[in-house]
Amino acid sequence: MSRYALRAAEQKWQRIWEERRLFEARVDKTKPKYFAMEMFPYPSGRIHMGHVRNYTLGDLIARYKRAQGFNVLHPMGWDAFGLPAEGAAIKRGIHPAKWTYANIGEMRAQLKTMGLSIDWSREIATCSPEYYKHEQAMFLDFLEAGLVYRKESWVNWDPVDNTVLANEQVIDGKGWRSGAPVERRKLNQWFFKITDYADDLLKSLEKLDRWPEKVRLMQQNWIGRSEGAKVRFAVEGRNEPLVVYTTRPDTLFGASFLAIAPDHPLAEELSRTNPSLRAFAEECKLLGTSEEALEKAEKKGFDTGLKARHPFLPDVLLPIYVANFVLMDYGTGAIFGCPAHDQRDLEFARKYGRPVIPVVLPEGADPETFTIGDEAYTEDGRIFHSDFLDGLDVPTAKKTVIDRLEAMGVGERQVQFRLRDWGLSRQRYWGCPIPVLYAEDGTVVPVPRDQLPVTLPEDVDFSKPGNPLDLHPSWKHTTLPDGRPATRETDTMDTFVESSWYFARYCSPDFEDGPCRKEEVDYWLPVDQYIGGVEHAVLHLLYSRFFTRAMRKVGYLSIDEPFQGLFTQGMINHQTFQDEQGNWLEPGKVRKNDAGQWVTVDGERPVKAGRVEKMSKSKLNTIDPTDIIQAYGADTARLFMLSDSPPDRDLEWTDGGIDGAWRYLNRLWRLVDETRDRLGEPGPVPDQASGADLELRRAVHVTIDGVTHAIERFHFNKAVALLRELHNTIEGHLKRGQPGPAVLREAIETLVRLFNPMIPHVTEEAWATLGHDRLLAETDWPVADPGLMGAEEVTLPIQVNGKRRGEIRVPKGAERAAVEAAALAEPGTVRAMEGKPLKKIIVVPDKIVNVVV
RNA sequence: GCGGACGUGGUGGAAUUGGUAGACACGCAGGAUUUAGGUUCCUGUGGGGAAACUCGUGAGGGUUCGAGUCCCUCCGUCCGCACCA
Repeated sequence: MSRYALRAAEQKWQRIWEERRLFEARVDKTKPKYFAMEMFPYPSGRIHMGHVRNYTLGDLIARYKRAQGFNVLHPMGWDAFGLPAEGAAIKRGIHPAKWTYANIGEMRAQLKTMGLSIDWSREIATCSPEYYKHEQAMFLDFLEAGLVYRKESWVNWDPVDNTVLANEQVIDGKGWRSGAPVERRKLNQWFFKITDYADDLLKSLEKLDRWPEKVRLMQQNWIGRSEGAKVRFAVEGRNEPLVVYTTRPDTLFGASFLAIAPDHPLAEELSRTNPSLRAFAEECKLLGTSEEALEKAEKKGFDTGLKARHPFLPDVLLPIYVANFVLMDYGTGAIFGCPAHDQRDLEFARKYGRPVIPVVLPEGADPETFTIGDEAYTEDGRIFHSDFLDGLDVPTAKKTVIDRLEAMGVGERQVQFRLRDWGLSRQRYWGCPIPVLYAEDGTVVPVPRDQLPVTLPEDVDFSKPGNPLDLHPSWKHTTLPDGRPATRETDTMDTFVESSWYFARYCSPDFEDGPCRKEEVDYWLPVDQYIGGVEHAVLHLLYSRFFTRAMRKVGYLSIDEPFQGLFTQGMINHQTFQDEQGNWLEPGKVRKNDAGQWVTVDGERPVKAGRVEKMSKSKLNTIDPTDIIQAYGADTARLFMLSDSPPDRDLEWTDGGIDGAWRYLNRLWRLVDETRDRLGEPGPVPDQASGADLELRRAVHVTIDGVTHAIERFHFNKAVALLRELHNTIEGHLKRGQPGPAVLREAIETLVRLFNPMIPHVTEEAWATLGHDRLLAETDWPVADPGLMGAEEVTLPIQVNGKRRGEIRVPKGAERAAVEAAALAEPGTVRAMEGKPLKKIIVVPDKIVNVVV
């Protein structure tokens, strides 16, 4: 008996697959294509368990589809720009490029030990000029197409590091690195005009029926379409009206004040001559934008002294406040307050003594006595106290009032989106340079195409705070095509830009004259199956959808959507441990003692076993995949990833689980090894099987069908369970008798073939052992014989009044009358009926019989 | 606050359209092999009961011959969004 020598075998097969260039893809119009893609990793230096899960899932799909005859594209690359590289430069004095490429080298080697069916010839790194030069060219294309613009906007500014921070880098109002309170500043920033596609991005979500409902919903909320109206209020003593946006024009008769944002142009104008208003506005800016701050913040306002005239009630003058809860970047930055039907307005009105006029009457309430307490009434009802709207329901009133506003010329219907344009400027070094120049008068001049790419200078100093590109002595100084002096844009692009189009670059990774070859993207795109973490549900996936539209507009792509199918995997969790002082402990530093208590390995000190949480370096509850692959091999790690937990749910890493997977691989190998001599030669299975052999054949074909369906539905844990069940069945047959060689061969080979996409190395080894010259990776997926899909006889449970009382065995598809007779004759049925008269008998063919008495 | 998902043995989880709840594993218990541990193999394993039976899918109600699955109410856990007018 030979023991399966796993490490050597894994390396051997990986080498053979690579030598035969098995996974290198090329356009072949005679075959159906399948583009399987996982989210590419950030080259941090080491792969983690999340990667192992992600790429195991993707590889299963890729190998399965290949076996089914698809021309599969399964590429890999590196999301290689980003802040950690600059962090390493600051901390350890390594140049970001050097650090990044070293990490890529290490991680590639680690990934290769997983035995993934990846076309490595298409590998891309987004930090390479070969990649980002096309991004710069596209930026210029978008600029020409009106999809990029520059404007002044508010940003989170870290005054110590002298840089803009993304919202997620602001923690409790302070910079994540410097700890300094973040300021709001106005800066000139570049924007992608994603809002041009707001409606399309929203509507097209419906067509993405192979996306998780959850992700579509998150995008829907993010885009945040609302229907309402713009209303122009005449302001006393001013020519310009104040324009407000509202989704509740039906409550216009309940208006008791107007409010504008602290940074509304009107507020800024008034501030110039009103120091106390200016002080109030400054205070609002300091408030910060964190959720917590907003939650606790009181509704505050400042009376401007201005009055606006109600459009329908010429005698009513509404005071105009500057209020801290009104946002400049949503709608028009101005609202009308209807305290009776909006909670914020109610709180504000109570504080400043504004009237609360209910205009929507709840069903069944008395109009004479209905009043508003501490809670605004935001539900449906009948309009009252509202002149021409009285008696209407809310939707009708909205329509009616907007029609009237439009007729009067003081307002119109307006669709509003929460989605804002995508600000792409980052004051950082390690990103794609934005290819524009500024003349001395500030005019924007695109970098001429023949001067692309604009590359990053290599001699940079990271010791000073701020943007290294801006601080560089010479880089930014250049000349315009006409020779006049100019400066370069020193901001680089948000790293989400690179990941917004890499799926297209995978189709033509070596193409020099553009981001992609049309014929290749037209063949491969869209991606048939995209797999990754749900944390990218909104930003990355929405940006990619925008880029697809933008690239289509400028002529690179013909598709509507980049990702036909999306699957979001769950996280990998692990138990956490802490010592008595509350310090986190690594899993390897604790064990269970004889009494079943957790103690430290050295010293037997007590350990507090904490919650099962996402693996994270801060809690020290990580397991390094390379250690696992070293000890158990890639197949074991892959099998563990696929067993037990459904792939979209969180997976708890346990030693027991990895052991179980390891033991099963050996068991599978033993089955092949111990039976190899009694299988006969490879060849077709004779049709005349009977008795136990026929039963085994049926089990095999039922399994083929079940596993195929389970894989199609991403129920990989179910597929593993079905295969282990088949394994148990085969061993049962071996124990009880001697299956015919051809039948046994069919059973074992099928088991091996169906397992191949999950555990490719051991199955490839088994396949060779079973006498095949052709690689299993090149062998077709088994097809179930419909004639062998079910048993000839079925066991029918007999229920009496819905309770199971016995069972009968009948031929499949037996006649109803015969089944009824057999069921009623069954002793258990007779006993349970206790001689009571039969009222009804329900027979579900081949499923169940229910006797009602 | 708004939106969504999920609650099944000691544990992870199965259960096409409403049709034998607990597949497949982990763990545990007993046994065989082994110097021992581990590995491997066999048997058992939702609760109660000696058994016939009976109870059982977060709680309560409903629809149905039949409900983990459908409907209503409630509780709990997790996730996303949030002064968005």
